Amino acid sequence: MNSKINAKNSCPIARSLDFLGDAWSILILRDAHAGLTRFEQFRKNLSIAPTILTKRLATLTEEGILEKRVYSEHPPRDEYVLTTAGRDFLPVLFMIGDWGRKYRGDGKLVRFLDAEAGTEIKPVLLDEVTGAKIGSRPIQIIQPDVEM
Amino acid sequence: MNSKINAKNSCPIARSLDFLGDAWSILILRDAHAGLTRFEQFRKNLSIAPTILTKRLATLTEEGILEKRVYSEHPPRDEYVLTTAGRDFLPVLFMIGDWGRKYRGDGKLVRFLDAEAGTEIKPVLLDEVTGAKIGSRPIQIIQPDVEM
DNA sequence: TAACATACTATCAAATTGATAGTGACAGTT
DNA sequence: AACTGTCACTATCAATTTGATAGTATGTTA
Repeated sequence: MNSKINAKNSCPIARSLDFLGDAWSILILRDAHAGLTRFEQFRKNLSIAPTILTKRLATLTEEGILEKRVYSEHPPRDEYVLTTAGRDFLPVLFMIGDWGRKYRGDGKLVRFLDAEAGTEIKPVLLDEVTGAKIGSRPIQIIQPDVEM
Repeated sequence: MNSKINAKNSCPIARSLDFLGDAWSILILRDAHAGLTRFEQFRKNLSIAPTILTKRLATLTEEGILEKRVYSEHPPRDEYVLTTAGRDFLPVLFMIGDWGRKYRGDGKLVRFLDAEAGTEIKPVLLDEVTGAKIGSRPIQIIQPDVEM
């Protein structure tokens, strides 16, 4: 899909897709949350072509999800760290992972534990207002103007 | 990214990306959750080329997220409805939307209300075990074997 | 001086995308 | 019977994107 095409859409999902609609970007964000920061770390871990990695890192940086930071002046070396927006992407990753565990979960999978409690994390998405699980009650969609 | 390449990855996020790593697929799922079922509905609402729509619907159907159903024998007409796996994708859409609302939320946006309570839905992702918000406590990642 | 490390860029074939036009099966209208 | 319309697509093909491979720039270490 043409990038930046969703930026003015009234749907918040569509707006996120300008960078999200790409598998590499999501995997880069996953790795960034796992602590990777450097070009070579991402490249090796993902087996991604450097041309593609360069482009994805640039987009994620422009979009304010990663931040380029110099970690060595001599030799000149940069790394990529998550911004607040990037860190706030974690719940999306968890939901994607949760879906994958349920419906693509054959074989051995990585597990995510609460480091303090030592228990496996079981994500549940609630509506803070009603306290109900999202999906358990009917939803009403309200358009800002008249168009869908 | 080459499709089906993540199917055997030990990461549940990577596994989901075989169909998720594409903006059109996510928008189709969004529309399916909003009640759209027919080829022409998706095509018009998304302004997507029919060639692409055909391919995306086929993939989502193969992946078990949508189901093709005949809704008219004469004339022969098919529609696409969400499977259980497709319906369970709703929390992912909500998290993506929530992120978009926070970080791409300039201007008028669609709103999602709890139809019974009439209140705007505020999604929160909790760990069911500890009750803590996901992202508020350190996470431990455990690999099934040795590889990352 | 040679090897190594890191973060890339250049090149280019192959695959994918997506715009446009058309098709097949039928229904309804004149 | 002949048109017009609807719907779910397929055919074609130019343009864009992907991604594999090789190379570069800037340094450090042996």
